[in-house]
Amino acid sequence: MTPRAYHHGDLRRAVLAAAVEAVEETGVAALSLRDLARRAGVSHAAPAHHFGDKAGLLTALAAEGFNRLAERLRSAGDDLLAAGMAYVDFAARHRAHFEVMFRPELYRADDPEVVAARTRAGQALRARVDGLAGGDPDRDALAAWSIAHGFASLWLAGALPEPVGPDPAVAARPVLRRLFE
Amino acid sequence: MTPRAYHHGDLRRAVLAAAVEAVEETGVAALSLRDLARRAGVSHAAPAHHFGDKAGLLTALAAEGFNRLAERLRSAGDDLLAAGMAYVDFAARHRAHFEVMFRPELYRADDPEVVAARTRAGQALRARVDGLAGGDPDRDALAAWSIAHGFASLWLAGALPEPVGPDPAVAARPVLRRLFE
DNA sequence: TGTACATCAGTGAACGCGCGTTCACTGATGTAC
DNA sequence: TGTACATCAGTGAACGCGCGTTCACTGATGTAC
Repeated sequence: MTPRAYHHGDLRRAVLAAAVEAVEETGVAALSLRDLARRAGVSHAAPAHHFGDKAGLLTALAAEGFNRLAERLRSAGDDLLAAGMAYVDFAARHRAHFEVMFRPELYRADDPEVVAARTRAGQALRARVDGLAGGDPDRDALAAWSIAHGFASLWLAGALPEPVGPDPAVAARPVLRRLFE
Repeated sequence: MTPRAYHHGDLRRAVLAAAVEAVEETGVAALSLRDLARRAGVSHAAPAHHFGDKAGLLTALAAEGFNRLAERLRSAGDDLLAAGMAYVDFAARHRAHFEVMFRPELYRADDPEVVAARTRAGQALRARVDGLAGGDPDRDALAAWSIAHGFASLWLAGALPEPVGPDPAVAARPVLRRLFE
């Protein structure tokens, strides 16, 4: 192995990646900056030096999460059902991001980058609902968001009955259809 | 104030009440047995003496939560819409229980009392779905659970747009109706 | 191309703190006689 | 009704640990000349 450079070069990315790993292993409750430093192979004070404090780190993680979610929803096409499945798939594939994103008491939810990213994700959802015939778009968007979010949350919590299968997006399909048609 | 009795008399209840208070104030992540002891006015070692450890305490809290939820769903009557609103109302009124119930990694989810209580809540939901005409009861129950759970989670996370108003159960009504009819 | 210097990302030793756990103990309660 | 005793819920002092934070520092990098 090459010796560690004094200047890491991409400490930000390394710490964020370590945070994802740590949250997926032990949950956000057990997260400590010293542990992230150990995982990233830097001094214990480095994460705080870069992000300020734990909330600063989680703010960056939340913003990254909302941006990725917006991207996923956009690339799922115009179909609302596909967007719902993409939402569930995102939650399963990015458990750490998803968990942090919806615990705003852990980070600075009014951070401009977070607000912008969250707005982007909201618009992506909204664009798919506005195409539907009739109904109240506000109500429909909220219903679509709720059922996808609820299914994803229950799946992540291990609360669903066994027979739903290994792929939550596939399992979500008939459930989401119950709402979307 | 009367001096503290050496034998508390109802340490279990006092610690559980302190836990609800602490979780509502600072979240389950910041929960410590020493803090609960302080709130309950007992020695710092008393909670561990009674519950074994933090997971033991949260197991009791989760069981209590599922039992209360089952009770609420049952007393909401046969109407599925009313049950959905009762679910959202329960989450808002018992934030601490709700938060713990759906984080099974924090407690012993296979504890017999928890399993029994969770089953009771599941049956209460299921009984209201079976009355519906047509459809797949498994799918319908999952859809109903998902939309109510999702709405409640988003509301608790402060993720919903402002205009939904102060009472989440009332705000949930038109959203739930989107699914239920 | 070479030198001097400012900047600042990251270091590492030291600190005080709250935590969970241990363990010998105290004293309230219930039961046997 | 009174006494002796076993039980065990709860105590409190002590421990070691990992944490976040501080702060004087080191050395890589970029820029000016």
